[in-house]
Amino acid sequence: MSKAANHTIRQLGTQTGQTVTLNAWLTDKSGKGKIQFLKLRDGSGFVQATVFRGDVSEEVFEAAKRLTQEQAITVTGEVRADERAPGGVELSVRDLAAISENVGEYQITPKEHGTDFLMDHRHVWLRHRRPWAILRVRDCVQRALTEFFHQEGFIRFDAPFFTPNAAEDTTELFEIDLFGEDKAYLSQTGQLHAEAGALAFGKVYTFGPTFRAEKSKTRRHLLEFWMIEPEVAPSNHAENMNLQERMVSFMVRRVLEECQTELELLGRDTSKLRGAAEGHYPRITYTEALEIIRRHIEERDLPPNVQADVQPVEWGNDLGAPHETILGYHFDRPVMVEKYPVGIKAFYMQPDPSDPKVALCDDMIAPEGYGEIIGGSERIHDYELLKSRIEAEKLPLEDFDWYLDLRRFGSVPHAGYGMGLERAIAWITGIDHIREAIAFPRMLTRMRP
RNA sequence: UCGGCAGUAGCUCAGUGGCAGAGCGUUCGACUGUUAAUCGAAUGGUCGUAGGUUCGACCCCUACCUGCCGAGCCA
Repeated sequence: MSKAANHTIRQLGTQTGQTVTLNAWLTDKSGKGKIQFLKLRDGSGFVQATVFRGDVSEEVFEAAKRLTQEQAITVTGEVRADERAPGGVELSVRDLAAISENVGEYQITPKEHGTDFLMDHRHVWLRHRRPWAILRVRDCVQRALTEFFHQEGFIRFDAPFFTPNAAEDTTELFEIDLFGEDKAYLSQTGQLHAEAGALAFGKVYTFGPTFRAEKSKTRRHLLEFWMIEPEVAPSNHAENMNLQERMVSFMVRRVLEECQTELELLGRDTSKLRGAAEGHYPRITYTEALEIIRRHIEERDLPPNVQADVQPVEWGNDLGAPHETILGYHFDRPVMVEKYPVGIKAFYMQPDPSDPKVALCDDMIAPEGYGEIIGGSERIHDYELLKSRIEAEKLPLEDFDWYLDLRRFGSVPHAGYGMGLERAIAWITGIDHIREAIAFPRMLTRMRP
């Protein structure tokens, strides 16, 4: 048995000439007579190890030949720079021992597989390069976000997952049976509780899973997804958009700095993220957006994945996915669309005093067809107005009495927004489906593993 | 929920109203620089399910199941 592992693959680039010991798994192997090429991973990275017959004992060479995919091993060797090796460094093995024997045949062979097959084996697919890269970006994004809000003076303020009511519409809530006595729902947003937090702490954000019972089968939807929702009091619509831009550009810059290896492995064209990293996001009104969309349709200047029969949007209707795609391609960085008609937005959004037909709200639409990643607004702070909006939506007043308390006592203009984490990650990593942006996606057609 | 497409070997797929196919994987052997190696050998099947048409169905018809893509809705 080799000595105890004392290194990780990620560090090896700076350790040429040294002899190191790693715990690792075999991802692939190709033998060529008296030389065995072992492809290793240890979670921190990937490296190739070479085993020459003659450099090692006959027992070690035979052990190397017998290794199978995903076997766990301890390996000792010298780190060498070698331009023939993927990654620039490789390990010349001196000693090696298996620390597991595999039972049965590993499913994910080094050949092509469809996504559905891979998702059925997600629990082991996670070990492979692509999920490795995407989920490391996810980690980077999450750290960047919490760091950003800490710097900005926010506290993390976690909202409950069980709620008695809907923030918007009950049809998209998962119902929970409370011992047959009562009903609760899985939260689709932490916003209402975050508002209570903002009036207590000034600047808060919630960050956790949310649940939407939408029967959506698209590349942009999950039943369970993570959302980060800042809420600030006092604040307003303009400050809210400023905060969104600072947050998103900070997040993108951080990923570009920390995750070069991961983005390169994914084949991401990082020049397309440059604008997002810089800031200066265009801000257009809903009405201006309709005009841009109309012009693109008239001139038949449509992105490749938008169908030719797409229709312009009439004022008062919401944008559809193809329209968001058109807008996303029109700009080289995220675009903020503000002041949607009141009628298509949530009851708690503040109408624009200078034009009460529209709300002081905005959606941020990501480039390249990734669609809406943020929705936010200034909230109604006037007690009577909020109460009348709740009544107009026929929502149960008793469920919102606590929420109205926030307007009865010390109410101030305040604002916030929510960003869908997986959509943001899908955009940054350039993957074509949101399901790969979370370790274990939950969708209409997928509850396991 | 609606529309389109698909389901054949472990995987990715081809296939024809008349014997079930390929590549890859896997196993064994050869090979001192492989990157999805190469060469030789071995290994592979409830053709999604049920019914129907037919002398004969993987193929045609009907229903259902499952998945994928898109729409709506949303983050």
